[in-house]
Amino acid sequence: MTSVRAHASVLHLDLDAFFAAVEQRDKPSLRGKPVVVGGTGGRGVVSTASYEARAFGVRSAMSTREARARCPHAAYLSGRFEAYRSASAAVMAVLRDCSPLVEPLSLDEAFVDLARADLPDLEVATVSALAEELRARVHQVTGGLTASVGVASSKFLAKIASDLRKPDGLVVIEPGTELALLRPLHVSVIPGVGPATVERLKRAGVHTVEELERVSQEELVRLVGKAQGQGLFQLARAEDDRPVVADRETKSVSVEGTYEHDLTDRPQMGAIVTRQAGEVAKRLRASGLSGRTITLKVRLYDFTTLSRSSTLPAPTDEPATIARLARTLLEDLDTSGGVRLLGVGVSGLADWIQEDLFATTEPGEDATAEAAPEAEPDQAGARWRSATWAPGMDIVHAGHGRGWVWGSGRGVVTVRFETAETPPGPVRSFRADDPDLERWRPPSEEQPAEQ
DNA sequence: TCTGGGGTCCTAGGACCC
DNA sequence: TCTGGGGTCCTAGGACCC
Repeated sequence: MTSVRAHASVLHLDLDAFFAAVEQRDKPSLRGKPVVVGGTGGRGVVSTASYEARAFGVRSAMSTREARARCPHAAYLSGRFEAYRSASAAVMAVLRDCSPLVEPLSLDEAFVDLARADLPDLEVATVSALAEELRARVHQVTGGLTASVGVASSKFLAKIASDLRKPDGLVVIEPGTELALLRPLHVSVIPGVGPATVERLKRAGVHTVEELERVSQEELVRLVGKAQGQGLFQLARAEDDRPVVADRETKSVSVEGTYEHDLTDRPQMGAIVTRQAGEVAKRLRASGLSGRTITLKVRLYDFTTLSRSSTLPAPTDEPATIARLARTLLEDLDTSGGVRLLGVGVSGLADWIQEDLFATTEPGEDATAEAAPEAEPDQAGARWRSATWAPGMDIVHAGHGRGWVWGSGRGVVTVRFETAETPPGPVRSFRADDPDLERWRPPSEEQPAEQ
């Protein structure tokens, strides 16, 4: 049985019209005027509209074409992400100064667990004062940006609360009053309930949370699927015990682009995919990541969106490997008629990085092979180095020492050799059924060594 | 000339394994 | 003589979020 906390100890902070507000801060002539940040080309969409632009009906995700029709005199800007990242970092630092448990959701949004803050108690008056102080500090460190804050007994309600008095507002939901507040609201206030779900619920006669609460769990699962149905059943009752989680791990890295005119030239598409693969690889390396699954995304002229993926036996961050695979996936697609979007992504990420495969080639082996060959299922002997050490890993033995199993699963076992006398050696990966690996099984009484 | 870019999570079917 | 059943991995697509 899930429930909520006894106190309003989850805080949600949302910066108001963030990108547009940063632009207005940095360019005083834009203050008080409609500002639209987003794609400025013929196929662009609005990322953020200032409140002045919203007054003309400009909204996020609207095509820039339509925004220009509604508000021709607005300033249309393509965005300066370095400035946004920097302002965001300052805000997150303020939040982390308040509690060690901060979960950023995006550049402009985060949850803070106030149960981990240094507070005498978690009474409404206490958390309200803290929230106002946070809002003031955010205003100060960002040079004048405003934030809306919600505080409640769960993530769900804190997020709803921060939306209630936008912009520049604070709402603290007193424990015990959650359902009364929730019941009259439209179901679309529930995070995860978008247009498709609203439509399905509408067909079932459900518009408000109160009406949602009257639907059985079985019926909800039938309407919207298992996971979402069970989730909605609980949220309709204000039941939500999801914890605030700091440092969520990246699951995928991708680069995509929509082109002003549909692409029809296959060599040109190949060149674009190659460049995108390079950008993905660069970002993987910058984060110390590598991944096994390469995905190509193609949006056709008619907006039909296709994806094709392929999974390697071992992770890579090699631009040539990612590019070759992505181009191969592209070859199998019919792109006659034109392509409006191309994208390359890598998922199935591991926190270890592929070394140059032949950098430590054994004597007698061919070290002149071209760099970054495509990974093969029998890639025993590939060298790996690890970005992080995870304790509790099995010890394995090898002829020249012992090591730890760094990663295993998906048919590949990764081993790092290390002895008492030598510094950590290279990390090697083997197929899980490699007989060489089998003879390195640890004696059962062996205890994990010190790091 | 409707409809971005970067993500997360879920579903469903098939392969494969025990 | 009609056909296990569960678990994991992979692929493709879709909903959703900011």
